[in-house]
Amino acid sequence: MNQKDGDTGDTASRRKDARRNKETLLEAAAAVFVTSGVEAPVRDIASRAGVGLGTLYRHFPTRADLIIAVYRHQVEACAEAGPALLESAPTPHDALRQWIDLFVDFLVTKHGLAAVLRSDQSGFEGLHAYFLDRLVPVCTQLLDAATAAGEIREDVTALTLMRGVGNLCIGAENDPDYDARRLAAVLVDGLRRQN
Amino acid sequence: MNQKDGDTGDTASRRKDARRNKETLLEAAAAVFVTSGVEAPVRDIASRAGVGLGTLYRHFPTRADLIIAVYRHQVEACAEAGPALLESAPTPHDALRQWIDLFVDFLVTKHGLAAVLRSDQSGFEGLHAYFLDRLVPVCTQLLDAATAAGEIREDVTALTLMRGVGNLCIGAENDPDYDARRLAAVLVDGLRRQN
DNA sequence: CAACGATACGGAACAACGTTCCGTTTTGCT
DNA sequence: AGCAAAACGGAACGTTGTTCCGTATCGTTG
Repeated sequence: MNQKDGDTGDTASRRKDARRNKETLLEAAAAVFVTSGVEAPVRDIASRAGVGLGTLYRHFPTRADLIIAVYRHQVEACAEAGPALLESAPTPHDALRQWIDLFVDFLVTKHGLAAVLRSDQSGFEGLHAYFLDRLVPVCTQLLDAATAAGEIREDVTALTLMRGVGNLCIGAENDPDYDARRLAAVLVDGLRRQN
Repeated sequence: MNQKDGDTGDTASRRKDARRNKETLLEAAAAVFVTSGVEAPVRDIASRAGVGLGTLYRHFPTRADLIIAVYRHQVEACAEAGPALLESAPTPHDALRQWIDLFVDFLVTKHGLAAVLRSDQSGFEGLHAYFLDRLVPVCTQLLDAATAAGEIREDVTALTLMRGVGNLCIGAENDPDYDARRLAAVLVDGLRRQN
């Protein structure tokens, strides 16, 4: 954490109304995301925060920026959990398994987030890039460790795995018959070198 | 096949202009889907077919109906391949593996189809339902056979597997670094009972 | 073959969305 | 207090899917 509580990053404005509005917007967005999902209309967020659309767009130039800001802390936490698990888990593959579990849990509990992470959807390239930039290196580290231990096949890249797991989580919030967590577990299990 | 070539199903109109327009629309849609993807604007399809929007919507009341009509033959072929593979393949799990390959190939080569198959997106429930109705029973049959042979774990339902594989294919058309086929193979491999 | 009712056609119009723009208001410094 | 810079609000734009209805066409019947 940089400063005290109301830290909005290094782009904090000199004007207190601007700082307050940004904070209010973040809270409103988080609340709306919980109830209506990440794809909720931008207008809903602005009106929940009691500000105009212009204000929202000045603080968060694109929809993706707002989503990133809301979830930044949790993504960071997930990224930092990688190396920790590598030390605490019995084997690298187990660390990988637990880390993927963490990631899946995160996505599955954020209504619509996984759907919006897909690369092919326009307007969300920034979001996609942020997640990948932050998490692929961590995944690479886990994958490399498991490879070095001879536990897994070597033909799946970290990027492919991350995107695959993200994709598996799409639509997992609505339908209790679709078990994304189990599927992710099966996928990670399939990574293991068959003997 | 029911009749001869220009078969448009049992809902064929008595008027030849209507029949011709429906056929033209199907061709236009297929062409547009190839070049611009399945999510291409409806207007593009109507104008490519040289008809008005009203005409398009009368023949295909929802966007999903048009997509279903375009791909119906290929979905049927995939469904029918299931039982055939079960006879030709050395083991049920191998049949399952080959069948999933078929499905993945189909999805990956249809720009944007997998993305639109997701259940959570509104307006496409019909499409989602059609695919699931047609393919889940086939998948169930393959899964049951593999289970009976003791080859696979039993905690993954056909629906979960189908949706998972469909999800894995999202965005696979654009990015050569994301290998959906391999991921699907890993997933099916993970289904195998570890020994 | 002429007329007429049923059928289908075209595209303007609507609603919902993300995003942009600009006249107005507020802020903080001098 | 005054003033420039910064931020505000929301109308307006462009793009979607979809609906609606006045007009044109078709096939049948007399």
